[in-house]
Amino acid sequence: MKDFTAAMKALSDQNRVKIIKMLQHKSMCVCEIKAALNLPQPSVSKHLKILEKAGLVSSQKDGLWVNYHLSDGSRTPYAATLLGNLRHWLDDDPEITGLVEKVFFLNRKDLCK
Amino acid sequence: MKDFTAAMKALSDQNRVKIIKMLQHKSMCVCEIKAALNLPQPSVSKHLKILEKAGLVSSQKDGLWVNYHLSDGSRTPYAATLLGNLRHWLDDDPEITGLVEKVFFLNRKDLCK
DNA sequence: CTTATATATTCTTTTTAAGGAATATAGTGC
DNA sequence: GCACTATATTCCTTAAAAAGAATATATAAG
Repeated sequence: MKDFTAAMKALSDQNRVKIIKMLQHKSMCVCEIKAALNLPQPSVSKHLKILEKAGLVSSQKDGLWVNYHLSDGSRTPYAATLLGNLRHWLDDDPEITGLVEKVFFLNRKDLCK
Repeated sequence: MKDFTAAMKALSDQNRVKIIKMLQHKSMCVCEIKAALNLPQPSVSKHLKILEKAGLVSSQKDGLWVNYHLSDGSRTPYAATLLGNLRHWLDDDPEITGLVEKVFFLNRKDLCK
């Protein structure tokens, strides 16, 4: 029950949903997500932690930065199913389409000087 | 996007999830739900309103009382899919199994004097 | 019309979550 | 070792959600 409600709560925040939708297109480090969403860095880290605890994203260190990507869903069946549904859900949402376009033009080398 | 996060938020509360799981077995009036969950009546009404706004439940007046039942999911695709998933999800959760057993012994005539 | 009952709503208080500033940690390169 | 950068964490403030008490609405029965 706790696993289930944690997954639901994680996805009840618009910024966290946006992170999931961006990660469907490429894995991103914190500063890329920060730039895409225009949020302060600590905010992004906290959102990512909530998503990670819910089994929705995973991370991998790469030197100085940390790459976040969608989880494979092996932690909970709820995360797995929701990630599956979200693969098509919200694709037509104007907020999402605009964001995804933006993501492709982000270049880590320009952002993290 | 708002429809989606509203559905997620509605299901991020344990009591509301329990309501959904009970309604899978029979439609219930407010005082039955109140008895099953041991919650004050205004609390139950407020939870039901949140579920209703999220498109997860619907209500039907029957004289003095109001019967709540699972929605047909026509309001949003998110509600429809989540209700589908919840048909099997959490069936093994001890909190849920205990509750569902209890529900079958509830008798509206005894509760709403 | 009065009384009683089921439900909804309002208002206030308490709890919980989000936002922001500051600081801490951990790598990298010199 | 020191300086620099990316990320995480802590602490404090603010906003939002939940809990609770009281009241309002609506319907039924006498």
